[in-house]
Amino acid sequence: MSSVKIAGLSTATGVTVATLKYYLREGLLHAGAATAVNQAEYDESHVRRVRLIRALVELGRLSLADVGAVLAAVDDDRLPVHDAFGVAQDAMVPHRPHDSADRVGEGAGEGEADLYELALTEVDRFVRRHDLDVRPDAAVRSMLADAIVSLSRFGWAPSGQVVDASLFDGLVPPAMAEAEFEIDSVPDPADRAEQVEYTVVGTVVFEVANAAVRRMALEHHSRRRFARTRRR
Amino acid sequence: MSSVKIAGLSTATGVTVATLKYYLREGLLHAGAATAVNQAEYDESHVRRVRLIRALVELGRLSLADVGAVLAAVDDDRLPVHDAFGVAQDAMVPHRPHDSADRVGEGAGEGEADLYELALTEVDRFVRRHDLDVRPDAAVRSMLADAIVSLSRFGWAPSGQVVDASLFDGLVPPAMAEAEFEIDSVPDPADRAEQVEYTVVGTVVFEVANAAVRRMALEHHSRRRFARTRRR
DNA sequence: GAGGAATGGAGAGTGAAACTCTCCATAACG
DNA sequence: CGTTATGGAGAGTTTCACTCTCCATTCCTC
Repeated sequence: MSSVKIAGLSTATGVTVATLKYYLREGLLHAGAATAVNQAEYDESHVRRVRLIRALVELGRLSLADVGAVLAAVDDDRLPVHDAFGVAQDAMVPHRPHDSADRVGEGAGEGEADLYELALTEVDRFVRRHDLDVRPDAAVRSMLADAIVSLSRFGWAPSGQVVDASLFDGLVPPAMAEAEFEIDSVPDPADRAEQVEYTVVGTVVFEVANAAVRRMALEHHSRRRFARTRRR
Repeated sequence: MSSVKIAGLSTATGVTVATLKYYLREGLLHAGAATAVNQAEYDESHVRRVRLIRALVELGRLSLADVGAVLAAVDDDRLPVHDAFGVAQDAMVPHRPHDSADRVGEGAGEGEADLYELALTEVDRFVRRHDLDVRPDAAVRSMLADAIVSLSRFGWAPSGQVVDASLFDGLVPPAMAEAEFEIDSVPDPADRAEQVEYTVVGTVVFEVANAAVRRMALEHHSRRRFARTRRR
């Protein structure tokens, strides 16, 4: 019943008409139901879609190209929910080139092996140790590997070595609990696209929430340790 | 002892000379010790700085402007460690305009109150409930509020309402434990700048690691719930 | 000690990304 | 029946993070 024209869609989503037209052109947003050569009606599905795009862009900081990839997975009806989720997840991992010519020389030293490769095997071991059901080619592995590489470079591990992934062991139980909660929140009788959308939004939003809470805790403990003059 | 010219700094960090010059111009990297009108020597401090910049940019996806703000806090010797950390934290929060003219009309309905404001008070309550020592004006509050707004818009709460922040209660204990660990990892006798650097790097890197582990757990549970054909 | 390579410094140019603007022929609304 | 809105498409804009080009030194090697 709630079908509006583009101006209505604009006010309903807070996105300008010009931008909506742009999304339409880019294929991120499906066309409305045409009622004339220059007239179309947009409905609830368009509002949902625009919100999904904005959540991905603003909260998840995805590029529109990546959003497009996520949406493609959401929209591909041949993909079962879990696989669509996997594809979407991969698209949501920030991609950075891994120049394996990344040999770092401390002082005059040279010839440090490829940190990234080491980190990847470290991730491998981590996944196996926790018996996680994660695809061997899942993009999220490289994400963890990147973190390990950065940490290693900053001296959290003996020079030339890679940080032991067991450093992250403590993250697993809460992550599992939370993931279970999130997945269980997905409405059951909903249609496929809606299920995928839910998990995708959940990934992004809970990630931000999680990060925010972590930072609050960090500030809390930072004060406890560093504040010379305790306030309050 | 290990002082090199710009080419050496380039190979030591994997960043091109052109980019290093650019960072120099932008004031992100302090000048080397001049030995002649067109000659300067770079040392360990420059390598560390470049790595910090790259970690913030690549892993933390900060803009160079934000990196500059973080570095300014790191470098401001008048700021005690904890305050520098606070400033750096604020600079690291992705900033998005909160158009309070964000009234959303479901169908023909109108006049939904400002979700963001509601979310902020929800965050307030959350912080108080957990007795977190977080500045009233800390940018991280808006981060959590944004997540709440997004979640609310996607129907995780009764329409027109805001998600209850108690949804995130479960995140606090693990976050506190992890934050404590992170803060305790900061080298004690180190100089101020190094301490701040450590916490800043830790924030970014552990955030990514955390997100990666969460996503792995999500994939794990997603398969358990949605996979029609279980593999392996 | 001659000549090619590297350096600091600074301005101009580049390419991607995400809009935003301008037209225009039609349609709707009052 | 005139103003306003619409779909469609091309062109223009802004921001960002480099990258390139010069140039007057200085270094480094043969």
